[in-house]
Amino acid sequence: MPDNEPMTAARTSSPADHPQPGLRERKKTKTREAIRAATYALVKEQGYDATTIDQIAERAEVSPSTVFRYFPTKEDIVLTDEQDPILLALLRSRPAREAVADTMRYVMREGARMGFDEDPDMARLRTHLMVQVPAVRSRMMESMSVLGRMLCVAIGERSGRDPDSLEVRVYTMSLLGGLMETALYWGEHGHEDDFGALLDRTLDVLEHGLSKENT
Amino acid sequence: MPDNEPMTAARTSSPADHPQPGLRERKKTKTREAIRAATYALVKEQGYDATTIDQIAERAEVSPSTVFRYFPTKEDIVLTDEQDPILLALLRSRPAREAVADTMRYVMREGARMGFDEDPDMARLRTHLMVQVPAVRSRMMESMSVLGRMLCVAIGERSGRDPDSLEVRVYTMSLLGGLMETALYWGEHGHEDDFGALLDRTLDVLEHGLSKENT
DNA sequence: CATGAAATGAGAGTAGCTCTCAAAAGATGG
DNA sequence: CCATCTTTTGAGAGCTACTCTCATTTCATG
Repeated sequence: MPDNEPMTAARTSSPADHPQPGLRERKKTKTREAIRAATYALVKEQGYDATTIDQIAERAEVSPSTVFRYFPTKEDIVLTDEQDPILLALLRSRPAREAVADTMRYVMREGARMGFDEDPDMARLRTHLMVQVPAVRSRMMESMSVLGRMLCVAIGERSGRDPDSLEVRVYTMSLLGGLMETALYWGEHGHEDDFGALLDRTLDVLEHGLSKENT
Repeated sequence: MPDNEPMTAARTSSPADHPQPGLRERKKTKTREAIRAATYALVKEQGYDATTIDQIAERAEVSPSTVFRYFPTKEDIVLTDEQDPILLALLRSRPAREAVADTMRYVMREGARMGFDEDPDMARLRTHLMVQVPAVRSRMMESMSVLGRMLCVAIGERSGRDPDSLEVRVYTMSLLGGLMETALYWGEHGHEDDFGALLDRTLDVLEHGLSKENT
């Protein structure tokens, strides 16, 4: 088993956050990224459906079992990228008395921008797959509703309502439903629009309904 | 290559609606219902995941192949029930100059009432499975977004906008997202609330945001 | 009743995903 | 450096949803 990556012996006295990962942790990270990279490449070459777990395992130089140890489903390899905590952090970074709608506008725009800046190719691939592959879209919606549950808590706090009330839940999920559709729209139109601008139009519709300017 | 709906030469001089079905058609309907009934019973006995296609086939007295000929996926056995055309018909039954929000309120309430009256047990089982089984929920969301595409056309007509515009699509999907959440809420709370009342509260939130009354 | 068309059953095959178990590799203490 | 304990891995068997093919049965029709 050749170790091709130079071992960065980060042995500088580490600040509490990174308690000196240890070889095991570092290898896990590498494996995870190898699987993702392999999937990314194969999907670009052959398409999503034509890419099997066995192929991914082979290219990532791990066993198929290992792939499933790192990702619960095939869709997750493409989608997972702990964005939920980031969004929550953004949300909590806003003053509590700000109007909920304004907060969401900021959070969504900023979250999207961060996600895109970090890896534009990946962001495009994801929305592309969301458009093309039903299974990926479904998985995305599922993880969206998980995010929704967390948003409910935050929004409940801010609006002084029960996070489990129908009102908060409906508000949250309709928001996320609209955002989902925005992402799909962006993907369907070849990522030509400025996503931030789309988000603004989306939030206008969510706030004011279909009243003002039109198509 | 037998595709979706086999065109059976309904050649009896027939009044367009019920052309005297013919034995073949009657058998097909019976098989379809047998499969659904078997699934319904088995799921109630054992739960959704524990119920396999083979069991369903056995109880319905057909071969497993036949089950897949009638339903594309296991989830569809539980979910499918051409409600889309009904909703569309309801929608078109409303005067074109009615406010979109009012139209939707009527359509959704009436659609839900019809679906529930027709088979209350089935309606409850469905929402219950939506809550419990991720795969069913996913499938439901998919069919919801198909409905969304159709609603976009209708809403586009009514609001004088391009049905493919971001605005119409976002409006439609956020509406459906809210409705979806309402159904989940209803199911999670043991179907104790009056669904129509929940729908009203949902549409209030969708129209006015989180502003007025609270939990 | 003979002929054509459609529905069915049987069976093989694929792929995602789970589970188990033994081998390999990192961590740890002497 | 070695022994031991723990975590990670690989190999492989197994399950199930789902697809495809082909021969057989069943209905429709002249």
